[in-house]
Amino acid sequence: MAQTQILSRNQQIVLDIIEKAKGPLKAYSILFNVQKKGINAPQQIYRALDKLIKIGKIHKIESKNAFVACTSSNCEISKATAFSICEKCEVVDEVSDAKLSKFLLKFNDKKGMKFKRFNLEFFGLCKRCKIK
Amino acid sequence: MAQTQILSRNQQIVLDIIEKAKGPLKAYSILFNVQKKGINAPQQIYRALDKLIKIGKIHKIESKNAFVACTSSNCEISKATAFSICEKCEVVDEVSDAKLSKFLLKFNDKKGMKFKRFNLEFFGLCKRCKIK
DNA sequence: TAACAAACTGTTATATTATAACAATTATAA
DNA sequence: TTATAATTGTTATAATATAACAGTTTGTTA
Repeated sequence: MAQTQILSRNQQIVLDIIEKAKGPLKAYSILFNVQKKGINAPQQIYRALDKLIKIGKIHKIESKNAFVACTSSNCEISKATAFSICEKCEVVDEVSDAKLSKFLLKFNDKKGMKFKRFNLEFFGLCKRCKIK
Repeated sequence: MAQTQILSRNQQIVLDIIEKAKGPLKAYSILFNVQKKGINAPQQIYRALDKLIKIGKIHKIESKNAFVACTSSNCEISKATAFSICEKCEVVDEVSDAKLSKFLLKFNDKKGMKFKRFNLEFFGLCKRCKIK
């Protein structure tokens, strides 16, 4: 059983904000939102983000330099992350597909590299934007 | 037949440097390397990079904010990019695998999103670093 | 070939994202 | 208890990227 990770104060504050958000949040936007709680410096945000990523509570959307809460219960250690990103409205969803993860985690490089982890970002138009 | 794209002076200079490099290059490292050629400002680099990405000559490694030359002849328009990244020596290779691209390009989201493009980054240890 | 549009250039300034370095405090474990 | 790891707070700065403006070159087409 995965034990519930005990987070420090700053880590919990940052996680709460990311979990409440409807989309990916940028580090400095998180910062502006927590200044009333006494967090004043980027370092404090980045340290919390680093930890939250490490324990799989959040993920970084690399193409956007933004952070989302993990919505896939089984990535305590995120070695297989995939996201869909709408190029129009910028909505981001975590893609959680067993077949996809399996396929990619067992994928073998021709160069003899052993993969431990992957991150996949799909781009396109979401259902809503496709119609418009 | 894909016509050979005619590049502007700055675009060619930037492409040459990236093609000669052994690994991913960062924008400012490119800048320092081309100052002797009269390119002085970040904008000039980023504009060239944008164009080169657009026409598929180079790719951005999102997790590293760095740029590599395309080594897969058939991504004039890069809608399917995959890379392997060694977490130790940081060597990056483009993964060119028809089965992989096919699988991912036809992958269907449960949310009804139409994917046009993806970028995949694998992390692990390369052959050399695995041994050590 | 004139004349218009598109793409590119150069430049200055500034915005955005992220880390370094140092000192103090709190939590964990031996 | 003591020491060690993790976290905090803080100031400063590094690294990455874009905005905005003005001029030039290239390509298109009338």
